[in-house]
Amino acid sequence: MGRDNWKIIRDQISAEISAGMLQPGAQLPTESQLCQTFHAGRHSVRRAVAALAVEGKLRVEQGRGTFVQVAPLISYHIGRRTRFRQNLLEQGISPAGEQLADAVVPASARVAAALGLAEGSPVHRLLRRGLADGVPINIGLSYHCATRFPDLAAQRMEGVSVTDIYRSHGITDYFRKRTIVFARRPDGEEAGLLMQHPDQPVMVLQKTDVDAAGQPIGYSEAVWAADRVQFSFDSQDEGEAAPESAIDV
Amino acid sequence: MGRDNWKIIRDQISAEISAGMLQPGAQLPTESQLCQTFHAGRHSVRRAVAALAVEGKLRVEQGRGTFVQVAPLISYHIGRRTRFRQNLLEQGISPAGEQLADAVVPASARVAAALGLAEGSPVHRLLRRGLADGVPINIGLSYHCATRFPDLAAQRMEGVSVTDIYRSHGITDYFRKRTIVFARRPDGEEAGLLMQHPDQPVMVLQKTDVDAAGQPIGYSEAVWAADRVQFSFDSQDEGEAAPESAIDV
DNA sequence: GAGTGGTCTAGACCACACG
DNA sequence: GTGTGGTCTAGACCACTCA
Repeated sequence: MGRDNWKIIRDQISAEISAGMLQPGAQLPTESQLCQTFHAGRHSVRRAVAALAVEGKLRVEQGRGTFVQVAPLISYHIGRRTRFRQNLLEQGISPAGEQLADAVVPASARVAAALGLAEGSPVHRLLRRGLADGVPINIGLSYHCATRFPDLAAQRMEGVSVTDIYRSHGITDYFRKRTIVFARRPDGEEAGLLMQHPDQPVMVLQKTDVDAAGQPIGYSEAVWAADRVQFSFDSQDEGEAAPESAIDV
Repeated sequence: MGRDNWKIIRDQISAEISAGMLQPGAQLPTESQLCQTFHAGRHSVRRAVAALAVEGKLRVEQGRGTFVQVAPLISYHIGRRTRFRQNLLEQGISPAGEQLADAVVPASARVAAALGLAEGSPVHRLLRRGLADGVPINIGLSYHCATRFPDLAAQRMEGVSVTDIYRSHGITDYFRKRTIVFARRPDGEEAGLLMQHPDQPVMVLQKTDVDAAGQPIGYSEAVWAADRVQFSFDSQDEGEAAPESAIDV
């Protein structure tokens, strides 16, 4: 066929999904069948399918087949009193979390710096996965001083919230100090846990929690499925000046 | 050769870049030569090169060759008094901006809503590109009421800052109201303007500027090269509660 | 074992850059 | 024109899933 044939195939399949001819969860024809349908080589068909898988419209499972992906979009607000559960409940989405792993490890240089501890100090490292309506949306690695919060891992495992654990240690209030955001491609494990295509980007959010005195008490890095969430940040109105450039954001 | 051959080729080239055997800006051997070097088919070589191009380590130019990419990383802080120029200067990076296009257009529903205007009202639409040390880092589309700021496009073209234009219209102070962040894959034009691989993700930042009375005066959407920048957001300390979950961010 | 997707080679032709 | 990367077909074999 002509050139850029795989783009034609991609757009055709994409259009059928948009038009509802291919319902979410439905299985696509096999590659052989698609080759015949589009009078194309397998290479072109596979390229088109791969592109749509990256966009999150298709999900390819080796040995089983290719399926139309269901992709919910969540709006996650970060500002005053940000809470995972509440954020999702407000959108009619059911939140859940599961602890995948926990260990006490010596603090790396970065973690030690974030928590204001000496490098090598024992810290809890918790790996958790967050779900929205049963669909994975983030993977979080969090770090807390193991001396200060000895039972944190066990309590979190039992479903005790971070806020309650803090409170039981005399911390009645705490703040998100700063959030760093960037995007990258996930590694294989991250893509697997998020059940997304390895070529679909993820957003990484790093933050430090501090107590009322400004002392760091927790640090976490979370990886979010970029096609399932968008973040909003409120800026304080008081005393802020705005950017001088229109390309500023 | 064996299976997953293309990953071996990818890792080998990646290692040579990390080890400095392939200097930034250097041209890679041609695909034919790489095929011989690795005793592989062209398909495997192309796949390895494509993967590295997506990671930003290589830059492929049709008809010219494949080159080792130089990728600077910028940290862009968003908070009080965020300014494009100052943000970059503080990191020893030279900022620049260029106006790619400007027009007065009827406000779309979304723009009208953001600016508090009636749909179809005339608004300036400015397309600008921001550069850091001569490397494109963002593309911004900004919208302002054309009735309120009749000469905005011309003034911006001459290098007058947004802050100064606001000031000449009696707006002495203004604020970033909210910033929405998400990541996606760029379209072809965006990838071209950012001089990045189409499979490399971009981050989209949407924001509205409001005056001291809370009235919207400007709206912009900017697309950033995700591998060249990371963002940080400060949360206000006053009266904020922190998330209840460790997977929270 | 049958069917699915995953990877690989071989070879052809096209589009673009540059002298 | 020559050399580069871009796309395509054809065919083979491997890995995974499931009956």
